[in-house]
Amino acid sequence: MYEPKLEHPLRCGVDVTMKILGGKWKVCLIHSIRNGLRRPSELHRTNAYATPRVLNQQLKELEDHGIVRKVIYPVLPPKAEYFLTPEGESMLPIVDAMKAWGDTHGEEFQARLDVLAPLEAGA
Amino acid sequence: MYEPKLEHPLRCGVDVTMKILGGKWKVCLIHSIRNGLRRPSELHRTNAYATPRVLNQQLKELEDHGIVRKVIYPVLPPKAEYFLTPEGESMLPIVDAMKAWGDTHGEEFQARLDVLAPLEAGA
DNA sequence: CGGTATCCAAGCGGATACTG
DNA sequence: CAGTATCCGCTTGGATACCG
Repeated sequence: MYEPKLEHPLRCGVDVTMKILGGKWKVCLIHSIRNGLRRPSELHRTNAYATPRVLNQQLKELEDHGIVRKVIYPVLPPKAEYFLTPEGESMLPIVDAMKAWGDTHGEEFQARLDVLAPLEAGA
Repeated sequence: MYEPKLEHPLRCGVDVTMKILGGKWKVCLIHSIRNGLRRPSELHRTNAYATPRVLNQQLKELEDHGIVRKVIYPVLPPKAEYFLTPEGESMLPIVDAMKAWGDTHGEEFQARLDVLAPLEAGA
């Protein structure tokens, strides 16, 4: 049995938020849902770089964490939709701030990465 | 050579931000530095659940990404300090929003986790 | 005090194939 | 269309010991 020396309780508020948003696609998913993309196929189309399985996984976690609500319609062909819960909507300021920052600083950051990458490769 | 089928370009601004803040301790570190804790030993003391090595790692990445600046003083015993760059300071609204959200919703979220955990264990 | 090297466990996320 | 099962690699980050 593995017993970590360093437990990591959710003490600082930051940890709580990161625990929820930490997945690779979670902020993207919240952002997509907020923009009216509710069905799994739509979410997959806008996040085409992730496999359906992974998106489904992360949506499940968001659901478990109370951030999104899933509605399954018992029809054929199957249909499902995701909605933000009030909790989820209360996270939108964070998501918006993250998107705004990235949109503003993205190119500059990319340039910095381009400088860094060769250094690692050449080392 | 590993060649992923799904590349993950930094297209949506959100990805850029998560690339920078995605590490387990990065937001905590930025927050700590902003509160005037600059020396490695101080940062380690406030983030006692992480090993010095890991903190150092993440600080290095933050430095490479242009978020913090490191000043090494050539004295004995060794001394170093971290400061936020202007880029780093421009992220503070995000960090603050994350902290505020976690502080507000932390208990409720913890309660939700406590309900979830037994379900997994019992299954 | 600050930093590094080595080793390694675990979790996350991706590939693929399949069912209702 | 939506979801699940299985498999597996990579990355992350934690343990420990050691050097300047």
